[in-house]
Amino acid sequence: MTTPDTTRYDFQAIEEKWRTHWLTNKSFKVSTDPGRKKYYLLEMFPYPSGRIHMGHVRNYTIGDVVARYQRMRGMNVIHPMGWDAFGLPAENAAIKHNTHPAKWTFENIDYMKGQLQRMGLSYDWDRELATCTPEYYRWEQLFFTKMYEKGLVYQKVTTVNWCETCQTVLANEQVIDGTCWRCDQPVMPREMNGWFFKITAYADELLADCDRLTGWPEKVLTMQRNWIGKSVGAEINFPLASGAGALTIFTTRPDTVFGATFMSVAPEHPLVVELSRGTGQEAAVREFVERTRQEKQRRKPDEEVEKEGVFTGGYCVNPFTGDKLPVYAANFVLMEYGTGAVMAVPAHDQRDFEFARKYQLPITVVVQPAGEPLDPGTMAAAHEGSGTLVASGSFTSLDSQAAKKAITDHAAKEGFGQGRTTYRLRDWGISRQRYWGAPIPMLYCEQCGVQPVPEKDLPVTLPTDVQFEKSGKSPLHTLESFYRTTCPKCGGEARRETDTMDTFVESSWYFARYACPQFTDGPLEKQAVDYWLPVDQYIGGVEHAILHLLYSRFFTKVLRDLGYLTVDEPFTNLLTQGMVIKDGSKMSKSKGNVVDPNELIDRYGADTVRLFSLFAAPPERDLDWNDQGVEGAYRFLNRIYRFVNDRLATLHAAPTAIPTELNEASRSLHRKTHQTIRKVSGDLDGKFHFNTAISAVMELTNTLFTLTAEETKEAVEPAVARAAVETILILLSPMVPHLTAELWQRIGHGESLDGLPWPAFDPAAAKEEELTIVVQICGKVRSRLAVAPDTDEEQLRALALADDKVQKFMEGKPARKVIVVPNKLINIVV
RNA sequence: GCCCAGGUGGCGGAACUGGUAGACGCAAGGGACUUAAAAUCCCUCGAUGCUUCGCAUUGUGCGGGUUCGAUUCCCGCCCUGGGCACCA
Repeated sequence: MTTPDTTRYDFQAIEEKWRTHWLTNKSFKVSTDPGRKKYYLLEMFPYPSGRIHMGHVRNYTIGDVVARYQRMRGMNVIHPMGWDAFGLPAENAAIKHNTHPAKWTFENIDYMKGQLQRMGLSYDWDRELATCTPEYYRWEQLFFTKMYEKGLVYQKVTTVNWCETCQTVLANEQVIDGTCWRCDQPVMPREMNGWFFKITAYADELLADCDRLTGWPEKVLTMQRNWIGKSVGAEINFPLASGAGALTIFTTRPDTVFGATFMSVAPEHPLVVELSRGTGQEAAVREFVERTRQEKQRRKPDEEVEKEGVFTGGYCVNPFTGDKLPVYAANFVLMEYGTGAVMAVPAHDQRDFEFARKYQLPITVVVQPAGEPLDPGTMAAAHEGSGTLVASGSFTSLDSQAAKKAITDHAAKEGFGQGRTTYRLRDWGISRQRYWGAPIPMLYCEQCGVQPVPEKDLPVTLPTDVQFEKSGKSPLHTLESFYRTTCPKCGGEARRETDTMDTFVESSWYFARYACPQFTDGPLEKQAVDYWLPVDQYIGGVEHAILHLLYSRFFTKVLRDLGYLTVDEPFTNLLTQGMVIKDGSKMSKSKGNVVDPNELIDRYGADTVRLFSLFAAPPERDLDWNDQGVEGAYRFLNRIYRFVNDRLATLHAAPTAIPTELNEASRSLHRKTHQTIRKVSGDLDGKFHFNTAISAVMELTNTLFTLTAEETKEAVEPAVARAAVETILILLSPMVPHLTAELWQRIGHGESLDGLPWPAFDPAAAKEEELTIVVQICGKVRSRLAVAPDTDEEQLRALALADDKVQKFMEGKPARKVIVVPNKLINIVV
């Protein structure tokens, strides 16, 4: 594997030389420079799990090409890298191997940093940060207390998602199909006290600004819009038939209120028990509530459940009609959404329709679509569309759109309702019952209640002298030296919060800290963040479509409102790259199809690995890893190496100026050179078509080989050959940085390839001398003509009609119509 | 069920705003070099047919349509991947 092979280039020596060169010269260090145009390129930072995997290789290679390309385009490129260093795996590893999470984490960072450097990635390492250091999380704690002051952080006891395996709570976004995003184990509901970020306060803005994110994939925006789930409607109070109080419902269809024939409430609804009292339904209701609660726990994530309910024994009154409506507890009504109660309009809601049929409840049509009148007795399904109102009192004959507003206004005027918008989005629960995270900077005083830790006392440092339990229970909960403290207000005894923050909090603002990672006077240095933000291009996996990307958008808006940032959105353009798969499925240890980047780099070098991961598939698609394909990429680089290295003297001696008079072979190569610059520039400029860009360079290389082969009759002008070689090196340099830098130097350049500007192409040189025009007869290709570019239509028509093959296929029939597309084709219809 | 992507040779993938389908690479086959192998270089490579050095027919998931011309646009369907799924 590592045996010296004289027929292959020595990538090991070359890559080490340039890696060292870039690191010792800090070639990619940047600073704030208002005189220059900035470009912020960011890839999602990794969790230091131990080693780099192929997904990282792909992600960071793509990013590096863009960074290097933009640098060559003259931009002041910030390209930082750091570590998402808090998280459960560190804690679990620590428990298992009897070490400390910090030790484990920093060792992993060390190793992985070495791996990234081996790949030749052009980071400004001076901006490196690790989120588990107090220098980082102290600012996060400051944000927390500032948000608390603004009412954007609050505490509540609620039903949360508990992961038994991870021994902690998860936010809604972190529950995927009913299972934990991290360990795939089922999540259980549990009543708990916890801290919440009021992301719902930004729901409207987060939704509205989706329209401004034109540089994001539509797919991701759709997912975010769905997740936020805005519904505009009304809240209406239905007074209880007996006793005081009312049942408040939320509906998006106030226009159907006259068609309500019963009410449905969630089994957990606080009024359920009260309604049944003294009606003889108590036992039935109790039994139903208990049974649905248990079923809910047992239920599989995507299981379809039959609609079921029980009459509570109570009634309420429709404020519009005065009708007495029975109240049912129903298993499909969610306590967490809206008000936990709905008015049931079976004629116009499919769920209510099914429920009504099952329990023989009346169906009243109040929205009539154009055409056949609806018959409640024979309807097969609810009519959920719009129409004209019928049997709706004074609102009859309005169309449903107008009726929505009229009915809502009426309810508001009469004082039993109002317009309301609800969201599917829930507040972000950030309390984690584990150790390896940023401590929540709050404390509890018997006298003064809940208190934020004052700014002067920050950071609340995570203690390191801790013992871990096998159970995974956080040692902080029982560490007296940590939780015992004094109240900043009264000086009395107080207890610290022992939960830590969700690690998604750290990744919600790291991109801003990169602008000023060493700044100590505050979290963000105004001048630096104002210059560098927003991120111009963000690159990462689509699995964060909601999670990290939504949280980051929220945090950006919060930090803006706290006065730290001036931007509304963190990431202007987003590229979501596909997975790296092997043999048709995701790489996994159990499948035994894992490819280790280290082995690949040992065997072929970083340049080859980079080249193949760019060449094998377009970035947003899944990449099927193929060992033979890697060989192909390696062969290509060897071909270039050999060509240049075998002709060093000639290339060295070649003049740089292209002579004005060139023979055919030289013109041909010169033309191909400029066509390639045109093609590659087009493919890289905001498009990320790395695979076709590489193809184009391969074509140029093939042309160069063919035209300079010994047996050719015409010698290529040395200046032209040299220009072709240099073009190949320059165009390839963002993708294959080590080898191109080396060869550039060997052909006699003093200055480094890194600082070189991207080449411009000469349109005149790129222009073809001769074009092939296809001649079709009735749409079928029958002949080809070689003509000069821009030959006019008349001439093309004449040439085509005079062509031997064309004459043959026309069989003497007259041309009915001749379509001429200049520089492309001629189609003759007979 | 609903909403997005996507379906092109043996494989990964090209094809600009409708204009030569299959660039580039991989695999395969044949040849050159070599004592031999590796490496390298050259040639062939969608399918079918024929009177086989060339030509014809056919071909981009399936069925229609628009057009002089459709992988590309429109309608209907099938399959694969992803997301959402009682959200009132």
